[in-house]
Amino acid sequence: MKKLDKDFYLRKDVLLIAKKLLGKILVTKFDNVETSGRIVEVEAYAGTVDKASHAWSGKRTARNEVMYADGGVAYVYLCYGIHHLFNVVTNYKEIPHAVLIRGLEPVKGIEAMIERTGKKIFDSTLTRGPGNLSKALGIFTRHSGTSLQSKELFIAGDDFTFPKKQIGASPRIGVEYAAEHAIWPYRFYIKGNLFVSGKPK
DNA sequence: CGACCGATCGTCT
DNA sequence: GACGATCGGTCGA
Repeated sequence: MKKLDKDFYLRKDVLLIAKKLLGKILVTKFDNVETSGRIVEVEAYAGTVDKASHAWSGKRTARNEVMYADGGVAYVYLCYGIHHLFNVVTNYKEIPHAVLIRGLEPVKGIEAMIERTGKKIFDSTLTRGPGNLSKALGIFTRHSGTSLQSKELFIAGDDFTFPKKQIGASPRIGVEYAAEHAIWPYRFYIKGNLFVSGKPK
């Protein structure tokens, strides 16, 4: 297992990066507790030209400023006052692209995840959905801006990859407000995987 | 099943 | 002062 280097994120094609993130392993190591999961669902957000993106039309605020950094850092924000959503910033400085991680298949530290989430048993809801997986891995808004080359929070790859034909594409979830951009097929997921959000098909 | 609804708060208008 | 890139519970068919 090898940490993805900075060049992985420093590329211009956010859709390509989103698809390549499927099968990679998101790792957190906070207070010496390691938790990790294999990525099975992602969504790409294409910056200033994407109405569903926080950076639509070049919008720039204290909250989304980190999206304008060089790729390879975390962008975490609070949604509905409850959920901390974890994104990977991609592309070069001033190009605010990001990939939202929406589903993980747990790999390591399941006990810790159960403790963090307060769940009684291990089932697919533990790391299914962006709010749930952040809670399970202990990711909060204070981690926004953290480099993914750090020891506490990073993404790694091993020799495993999902076969191409197992990857599905669909519109993104919960972005109806984005009008004509809401139908863009920028969501990628592993077909039939239990840790993919939404209804099974 | 599907539809609906309340929780909860930082962020932007 | 309004509103989410959500979740899980409840209610009715």
